[in-house]
Amino acid sequence: MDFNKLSDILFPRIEKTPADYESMFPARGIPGDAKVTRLGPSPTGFIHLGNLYGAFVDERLAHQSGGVFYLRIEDTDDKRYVEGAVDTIIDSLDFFDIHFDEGAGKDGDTGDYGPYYQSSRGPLYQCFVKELVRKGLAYPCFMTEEEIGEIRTSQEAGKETPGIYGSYAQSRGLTLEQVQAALDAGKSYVMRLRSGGDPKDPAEIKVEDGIRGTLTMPENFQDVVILKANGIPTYHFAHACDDHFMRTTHVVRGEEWLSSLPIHVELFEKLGFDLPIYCHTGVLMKLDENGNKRKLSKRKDPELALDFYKEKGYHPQAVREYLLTVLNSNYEEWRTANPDLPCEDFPFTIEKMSTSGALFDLNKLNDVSKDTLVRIPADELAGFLRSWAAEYRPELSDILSDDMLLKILDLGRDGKKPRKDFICASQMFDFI
RNA sequence: GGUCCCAUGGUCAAGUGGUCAAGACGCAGCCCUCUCAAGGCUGAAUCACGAGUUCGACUCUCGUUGGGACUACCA
Repeated sequence: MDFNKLSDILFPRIEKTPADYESMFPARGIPGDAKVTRLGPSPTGFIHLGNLYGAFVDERLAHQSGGVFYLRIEDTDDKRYVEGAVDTIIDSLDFFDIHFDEGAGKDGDTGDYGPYYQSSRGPLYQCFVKELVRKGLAYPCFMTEEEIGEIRTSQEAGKETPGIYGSYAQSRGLTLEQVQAALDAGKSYVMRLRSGGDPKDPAEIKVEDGIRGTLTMPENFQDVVILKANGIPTYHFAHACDDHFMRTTHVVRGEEWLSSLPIHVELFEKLGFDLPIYCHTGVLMKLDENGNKRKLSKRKDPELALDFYKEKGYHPQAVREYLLTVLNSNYEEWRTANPDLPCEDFPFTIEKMSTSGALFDLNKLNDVSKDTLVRIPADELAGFLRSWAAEYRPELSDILSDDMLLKILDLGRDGKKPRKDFICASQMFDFI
């Protein structure tokens, strides 16, 4: 098989070489210990507490080290796009005082490592798929959905690992002529990785996780899809290319990604990229009706939506403080010792992060909130209340004068033992 | 089913072979107080289970159980 020829047949329009991209996106000119992190939401417009949790880690890691925190929109699934989602994401995080240094923005991209929408990075992805094909590490797969489905059912019946690998990867051995014929016939196809893993006896791989330490897993042996039939890359492939060329140093993501880590390891290796440092966080949990922990779900748990806190009128700073107590167990101790320092001064470390899913605790949030609000000057708080009321209780905002608001807020706040009545704006106004 | 992750009170957790097993939230009681919110004091409550290693295991190893994630041309 002439892989060079195959790659030209498949990607005739790709002119750039990997080396071109390497020089287009050189290493960032930042100090050696500075961290580059990113938030990579899919543009569904739904941003939840888990996103904020992760974003907070990213933001702290980058800004604490003098690095860069950027926003990349992972819109490789065209079915999911929701209009205006990017603005929502930026605004929501902005409300909680999390700001991006570069990446997708409300008025277009900023930064030298773009474009920051995966949907605009097609040529780059294709260049690297082409390169893999040239090296015999990727191939077009013409199997139909039905064929794959049949293989799966037979695999399940035979208690084998489902998937396309080894001898099940029927398109692996296609000749150039067969590929050409299938192409001429207008058959739809995906691009698959030709995995080097051994399905019968997968080798053990070890990855150092920033939070969890050494992870041991079996190597990948699946010929995973890297380019879908529509030419758009899968998350796995886009992740490898993007985080390499955007020079991400730390990839913070939820533990649900743990099981696809072997795929990423093989992809980075085959592409010749250095692996970033992965930081797999625990997932926020909740106690269900039966007393079991379960992942917060956006349908059943209103407190998962960021808007929940906004509507309730929790001060963003309170939510930040709460998240920090969940994020780093030694934060509360630090806060007690340094009641007046901004929380940015806290030396956040990934090593101190919990590996198991933390349970969301509204009681704790309320308590943290009381303490936080007491530290915020009355006039600032009045401004917060006013803008909150304007949005959620317009009928009230006329009744209260600034003067009155200030007086109410100032009640008993002085002295060594300030009053701590207030938790959130809605509660305050209910009271009034 | 397979693979991987996780396991200290109701919750968040400290702890890395020898501790009376921190601390915080919540809960109960008492004190302070005109009332409430705070604050102070006190209390109930935890190492999932079973083997092993060891003079000694919450800590190390192996099993078991339980919970979770993944197992897509979704991220």
